[in-house]
Amino acid sequence: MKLEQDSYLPLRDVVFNALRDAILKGELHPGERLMETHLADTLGVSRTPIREAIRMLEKEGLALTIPRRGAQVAQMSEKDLEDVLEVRDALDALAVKEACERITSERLSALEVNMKQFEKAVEKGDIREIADADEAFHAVIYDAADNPKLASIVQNLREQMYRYRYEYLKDKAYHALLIKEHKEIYDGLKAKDRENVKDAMHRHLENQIDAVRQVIQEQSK
Amino acid sequence: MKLEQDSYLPLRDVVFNALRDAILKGELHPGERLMETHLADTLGVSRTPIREAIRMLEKEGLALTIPRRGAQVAQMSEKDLEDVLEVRDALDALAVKEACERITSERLSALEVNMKQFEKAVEKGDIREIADADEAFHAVIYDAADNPKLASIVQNLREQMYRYRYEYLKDKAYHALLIKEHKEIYDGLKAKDRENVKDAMHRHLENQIDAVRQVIQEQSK
DNA sequence: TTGTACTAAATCTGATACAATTTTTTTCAT
DNA sequence: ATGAAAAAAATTGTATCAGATTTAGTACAA
Repeated sequence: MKLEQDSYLPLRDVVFNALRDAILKGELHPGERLMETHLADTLGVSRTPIREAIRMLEKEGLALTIPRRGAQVAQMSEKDLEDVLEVRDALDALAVKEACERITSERLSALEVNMKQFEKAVEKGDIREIADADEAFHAVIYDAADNPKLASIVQNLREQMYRYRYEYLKDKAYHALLIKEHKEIYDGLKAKDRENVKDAMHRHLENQIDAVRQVIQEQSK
Repeated sequence: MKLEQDSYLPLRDVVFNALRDAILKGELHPGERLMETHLADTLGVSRTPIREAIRMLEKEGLALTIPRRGAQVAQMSEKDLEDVLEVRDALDALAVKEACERITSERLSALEVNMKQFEKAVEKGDIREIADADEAFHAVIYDAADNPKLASIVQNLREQMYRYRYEYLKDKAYHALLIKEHKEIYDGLKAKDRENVKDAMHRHLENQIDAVRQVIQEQSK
């Protein structure tokens, strides 16, 4: 017997997911207007769920509404990026510290599997797959930290740069480095060497900064 | 000539602020239902702004909605509290580090003023005023860190415990300790002694944990 | 008493129509 | 061209309606 779990999702959530994906994939560009009636027509729903979805995007930092002028896809300045990365750096350090203490052998195996999948995705050159594998790899670490609040905050911070990260993942020059860094993080976690993992994670993040910064500078031209 | 700034606020924001305040002050209790029609009648607005406000509360972690069953004020377990505090501890450390590097003499003066106001509020014994003064004191530090993203995340984390903190601020036994801790933080920032401030801030947070934990255990009985 | 089936009420969800207000665009006269 | 007036578009908010689901209540049988 199988119960039909969660076959239902409120339209506001469907709309929210659709818009978030569109923003993160870059289909909706920063600054682009999010007009209620237009979105309602496009997505084939009424304005009610659209408006609720926009409020949620707002709180996630993916949209910005100016009263009486409507919502638009959030811009991200270089300063914003640096701010986000600074916070992520601190939270990654925390996550890694906790993960070192708590990670199980099962999770370590999962991490290894994800690491391999990342390498395979890189070989194939499928950007989408690379991005997903990277997400999965890091998700295991956040889960291992056993702090859902931390995980959700970091997830949100990651999402904020997702748009730009996607661009730089296209550049194959970084791929080998990423594989090497994941290996270092994995080895460190396996050895439960807190300081080493923290440093590896920090370098992993640092290396993204310049790359993403370039993307932003390109786009603002 | 004075410009009439922000004389207009969308009703959804008015409702959001009203509900958030009610939750943070404890007027709406954890688990209490947030019924659209009832709130609409009570606040004298239609359901549309209510629903948008509920979506915002949801994303702030102050409300929880179960599809087809409506929203309720978010509960907070002891584990949730510990998770939040763990994250705050890490972000406070970051904020303090940045603040040490960047704080100006003007901000230091502001901090001193806020510290004195806190002491005055304690003398008066006005809980509301004590809470506000505490907020203001810490806000100066987050502002000094010059990272709005960090500030907004920490602000949100603070809000999540606001309800419980309010209860423990009522206990005068802690007042002297709080004043002492604020002094230590202030002195450390003035001396730009990063490690000392970090430790002081950490102790400041640690001391809240047990107190707030007690409140939660009381409430869950 | 206990458990099940049915019914009714309450509520959420979503759509639609409408009005008021503000912003944006267009038009037109200078 | 410039600027003011008019028109159009869009946001915001209200009100109302219908459908679906949960919850509560009731009746009934074991």
